[in-house]
Amino acid sequence: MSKSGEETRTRILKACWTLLEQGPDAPARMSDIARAAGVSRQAVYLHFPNRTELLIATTRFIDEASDIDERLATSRATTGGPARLDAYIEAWGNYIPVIHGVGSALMAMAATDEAARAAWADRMAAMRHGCDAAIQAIARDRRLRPGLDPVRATDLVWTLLSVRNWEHLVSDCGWTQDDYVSEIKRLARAAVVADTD
Amino acid sequence: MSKSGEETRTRILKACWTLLEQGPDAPARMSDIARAAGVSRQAVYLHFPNRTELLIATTRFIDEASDIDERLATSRATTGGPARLDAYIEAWGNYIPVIHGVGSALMAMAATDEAARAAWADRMAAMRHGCDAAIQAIARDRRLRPGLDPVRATDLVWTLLSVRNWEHLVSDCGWTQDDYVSEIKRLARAAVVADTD
DNA sequence: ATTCACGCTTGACACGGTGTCAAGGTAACT
DNA sequence: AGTTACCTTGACACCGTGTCAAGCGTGAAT
Repeated sequence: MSKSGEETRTRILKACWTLLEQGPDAPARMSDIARAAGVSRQAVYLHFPNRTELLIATTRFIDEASDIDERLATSRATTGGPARLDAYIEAWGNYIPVIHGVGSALMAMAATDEAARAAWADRMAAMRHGCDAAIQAIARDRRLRPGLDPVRATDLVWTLLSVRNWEHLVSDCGWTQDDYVSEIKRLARAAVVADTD
Repeated sequence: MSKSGEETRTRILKACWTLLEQGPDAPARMSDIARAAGVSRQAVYLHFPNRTELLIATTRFIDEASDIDERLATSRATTGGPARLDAYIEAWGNYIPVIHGVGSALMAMAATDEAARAAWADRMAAMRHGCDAAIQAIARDRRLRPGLDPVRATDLVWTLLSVRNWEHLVSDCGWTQDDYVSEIKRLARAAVVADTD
């Protein structure tokens, strides 16, 4: 792909990103995305085989543009189980608003499209690994709530940190991002960390 | 509507219900529903103006068939804030699997269809009232976690009890229904009830 | 200067799913 | 026999996705 080809590709990705960030009010059909990128509808299909792959490519584009790895590195570096859980919630919880637009679109496609389902499941599995690492750290510190299976603890934190819950609290209930993060931290601690604080 | 007309209508509603209960594998297009009901596709449109209205009617049909009011009456009758919260979680949490099929379909439509969005929002608002009543009862007992705004407490319980969370824990994580109910009870208590147990 | 390849545009089309329309059939009631 | 209510059949429009073929402009190689 030549320089101009690469340029067009990123213009499409940016257009897709900004369009999906507008929320569900702004339609993001292939023609809308093409128009927003200042390109013909067919040009989009020259770069991406279908809508699902465009959305998946957009998530990768956002990942790179937002330095998700760096964000998560902080939480990995944190020592001490409960503190590490906090750090992970902060890192992921503050990333949700960034990928929320594409995430919603991808989840909507997942209902009918196998590739979209797989792509989103993959991302969520990666997120789950982060939860699991935090739970392991807590277990090593012997701070896991007595009688709580580590797998189940991971399930719980994973669920609390879901994009849907963020949507529910921030979009539907009108919470601020900061309120969301701090309340989820508290809730996650209450869910999996032993009482003796 | 004559007797035979009413019969056909309920046959369509039952077909829609059972088809949606199969999950996302079984497609539930208008033609599928018609076939399952042993009726022509157009007959469906003679009873329901569009797919959204059919889904909404199906939720009402399920409500009546499942005596949701009776289920919730038990929780309303329970005295003592925390116990009432438990009872509500049990009532609603055990109702989720029943309406889950239609609920999913309706949520999927909500992405594009205003009427579907409104209908689902309405149901969720009703569910929220139940959460709020439990929180009020807890507040009356002076068992609300110190410093916790009652509205925010309702937001939290409402979020915990979302259909999406049920899906996540039961379908994705493989929890049993009983595990789901008891763990959510514990989590809700940890979220909003004062520690002094 | 001509040729060639590349990236893009234009305009057409197929397909699947929703919703609409018109005409006709059938059983029951009168 | 005639009317009415309910249903069927088959056609069609619309919208969004994805495909196809032909053509255009530009820059680089020869």
